[in-house]
Amino acid sequence: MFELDVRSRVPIYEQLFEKIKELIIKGLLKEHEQLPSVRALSNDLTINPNTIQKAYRELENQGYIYSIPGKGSFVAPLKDRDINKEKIEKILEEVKKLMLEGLYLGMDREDFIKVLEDAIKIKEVR
Amino acid sequence: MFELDVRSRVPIYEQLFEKIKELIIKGLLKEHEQLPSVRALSNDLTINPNTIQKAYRELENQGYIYSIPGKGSFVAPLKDRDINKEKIEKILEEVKKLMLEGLYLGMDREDFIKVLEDAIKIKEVR
DNA sequence: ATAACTGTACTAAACGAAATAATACAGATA
DNA sequence: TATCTGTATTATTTCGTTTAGTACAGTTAT
Repeated sequence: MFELDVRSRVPIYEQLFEKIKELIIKGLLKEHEQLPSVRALSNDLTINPNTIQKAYRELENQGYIYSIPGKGSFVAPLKDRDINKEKIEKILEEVKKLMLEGLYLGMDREDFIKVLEDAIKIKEVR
Repeated sequence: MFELDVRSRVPIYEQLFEKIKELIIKGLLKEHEQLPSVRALSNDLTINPNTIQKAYRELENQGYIYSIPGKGSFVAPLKDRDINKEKIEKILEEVKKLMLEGLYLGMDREDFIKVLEDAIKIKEVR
């Protein structure tokens, strides 16, 4: 279900966090849809349960999923999520930094417009 | 000269690498301009010389600076730099991911257009 | 020439985050 | 009742980061 690089500099739990977050953002995981259990995913990925749980805990902390002991973990509805200015500010800052680097490397306005349209299109679909 | 967070999850040498790269990209450090020496920066930042050197080595590996033993380290001219497709692909991918996340959090097309214009403006100035 | 600067290299040790391993407890479910 | 679920805790291992200490060679100014 997920492709993780255990040799990466990026911690496994963080890779998993990002992958799941991405699926939720892209709408490939619907609201209230159940995620694989900690142990099931641990078996699938051959990764320690604690590591899986750490990713899930982080997803829950940031409002992407909710967990019910005894039942499972589920995708949180959007309205429950912590949408704050700081998060958006961070995204804007990061995008700007990447754009500067891209422009520096020879990319132009149109290149970024294209990606933007692309992202918008992906969002529309879901 | 630089503000680094020694408690950050991001390694110091990487923070330093990013800061200097940013100054070069923004044109605040001109071509062939001399960087602070490894030892001077080590004193300023109260950080081990080896850590500074690691950042400089990485900057040199990626073509942002060049070093002359006995003389110092200098900003590399743009044409000498390693501008490859992979780097641009990575930027595009990362920007797209951030845009998707932003759109998901309620941002819209115009928000990103603004950042783009902003980045272009910064580039023009240099 | 000499002192003080530059980059670079190397080894050893300390530190800390990440990951694993092994249990355990409580709630839900078939 | 057996088996699933999330959650918690402790100990241990592993590995990248950082520090410390030392050294060598080239450059520069006094």
